[in-house]
Amino acid sequence: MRALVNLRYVETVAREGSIRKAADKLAITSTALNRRILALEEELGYPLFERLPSGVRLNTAGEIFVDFVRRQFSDLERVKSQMADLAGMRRGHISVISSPEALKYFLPEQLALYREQYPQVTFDIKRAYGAEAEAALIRLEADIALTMEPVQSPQFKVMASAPQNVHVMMAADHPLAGKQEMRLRDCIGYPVILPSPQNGIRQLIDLSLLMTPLPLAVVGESDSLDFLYTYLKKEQALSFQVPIAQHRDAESSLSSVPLNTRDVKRGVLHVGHLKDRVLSVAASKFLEQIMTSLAESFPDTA
Amino acid sequence: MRALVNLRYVETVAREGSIRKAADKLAITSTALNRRILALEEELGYPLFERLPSGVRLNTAGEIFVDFVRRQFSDLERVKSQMADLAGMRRGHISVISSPEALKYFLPEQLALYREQYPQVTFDIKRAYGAEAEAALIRLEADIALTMEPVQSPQFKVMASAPQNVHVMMAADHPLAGKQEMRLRDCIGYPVILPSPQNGIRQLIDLSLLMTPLPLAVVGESDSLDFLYTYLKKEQALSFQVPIAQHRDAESSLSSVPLNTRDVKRGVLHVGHLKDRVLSVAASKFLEQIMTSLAESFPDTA
DNA sequence: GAAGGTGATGCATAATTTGCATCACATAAT
DNA sequence: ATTATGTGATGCAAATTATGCATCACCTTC
Repeated sequence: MRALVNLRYVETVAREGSIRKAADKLAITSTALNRRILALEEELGYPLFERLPSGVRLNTAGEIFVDFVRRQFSDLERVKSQMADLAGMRRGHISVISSPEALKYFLPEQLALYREQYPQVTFDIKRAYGAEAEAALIRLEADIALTMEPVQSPQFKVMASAPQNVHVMMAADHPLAGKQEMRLRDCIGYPVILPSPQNGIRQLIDLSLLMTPLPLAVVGESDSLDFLYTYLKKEQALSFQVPIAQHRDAESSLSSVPLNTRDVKRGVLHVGHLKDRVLSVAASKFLEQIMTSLAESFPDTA
Repeated sequence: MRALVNLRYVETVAREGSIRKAADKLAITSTALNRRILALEEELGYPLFERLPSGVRLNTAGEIFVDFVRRQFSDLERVKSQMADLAGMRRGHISVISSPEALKYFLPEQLALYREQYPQVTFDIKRAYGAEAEAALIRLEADIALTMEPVQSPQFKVMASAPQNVHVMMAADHPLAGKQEMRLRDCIGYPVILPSPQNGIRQLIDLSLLMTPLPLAVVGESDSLDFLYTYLKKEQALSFQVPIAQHRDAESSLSSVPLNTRDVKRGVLHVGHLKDRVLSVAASKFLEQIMTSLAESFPDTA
């Protein structure tokens, strides 16, 4: 890149330890290179190199400066790759950060659906909870975030919000299976497995228990839906989950019953991106598809 | 910096939205600027701007690129300050964005104090409210932010928080002057001037009035402390302010009485910088001084 | 003390950048 | 409709800047 050629020159000289050697490597004369270095030092107001009889060596200021230069080039690489990604929408890259609930079934399905249409688009799917996911958006580490409840950062632009009733999960042959609705107190007497504390659902349940304490027999907690779902089949235990994290097909050996919303507030799955940020074509098409799918699956989506 | 002049040009064009306007600002001809932009786009392989009849606008690639450029310049400032510091030259530049409360007396005093020690350091002081100030930090338009209450962005790293009781302001010869403490209802019957709605203090008062409505005789609102203070001397009116925005010297013709905190919650002045961002030497020294001064003036500071 | 390395510099030349004039186009006012 | 005014793009000559050669001054090694 021409605009940064001087910086590249400095970096090369620092690496080679000699202006003449660096000039060879850069295919210019040592004169030209020398003068560029001198001009840069002049401009900065500080020398960057110590002149030794055997060549040059960075001084402390130079160390700082070259460190800066290297970071810039690394950043530039990232930027160029981002621009390449969005040059053609059929060859883009989408980075999503999502809470675990949407990761299990929803996002894989959405991905597969999207890639039917745009097989050249690559994905990067990260997992994170609420504020963490928003922070990743702000750090530009993700294009799109799916997160359960509260939206904390004004930088997070919510494009769709799908309310999610909290369900009690259980094996299909559990005594409670098949009920139309449950109260939280109906869970008393059965072993209960909770999601991890960072989890949005867990926070809703904690909030509920804080208001009206109940003697739930909590036997453990887990962050893994896979573990949870398998465990429920082994022991006649209960857990909690939102619809988006549940199997669609009816022949599942798990059953779920919605909790009365007076007991546990509804969670909300928010989908959005960083405010003031124009998404790549690929990402914005994907976001559009997600919004459509959410609206179809969850009519309450706003 | 000459080596990065092209980047500066791009940034200016992006900000001005027009090549010709940017050229004016940069004191070069539009021809030259236009060609540099074209050359840069050619080199990158992607256009950065959309050409509109009314000027130019960044496209997606351009957004990414300009974001990169701004980061570059912010980093460069830090690097230059570090180099100046180790050269023993106390040079540097500090950019502060602050809510109006701290702008009137606190920051000018702090600046003067700082420049006694480091007269070579230059300043740039901007004014903005809460979320706006945080946004400026994130856009790298400021190093340090002082803002009244709520910290919204997880990107804003709070380094010190000084609680600020809301005071009622009045002329020194006002009947209420000299009281030890007031209730909000004591203001009934006097003309009241409120700060503007974006103002943190105003929001505390609005919150309070929302809970327990009072028939305050609001005759106007103003965003200007200068106007407010002068007006209070002309008419026997009341206004509200926090201590940091008040005169230190006793001979002021204005008086202030703290409100009972049961009526109006204490505001908090937060001082901090962008998370994950290394401050320049000059800025970090200034921040340190501010933190010390706050702790001295307001013992509750955390 | 000579040989081979280093960076710095004067000067003429080469390469690049700039500014003027002008074009093509779109919008807004008449 | 028509004009006036704004925009960015471009050909060409002038101005500016960077380059390369030759050479210097210096240091280390042989």
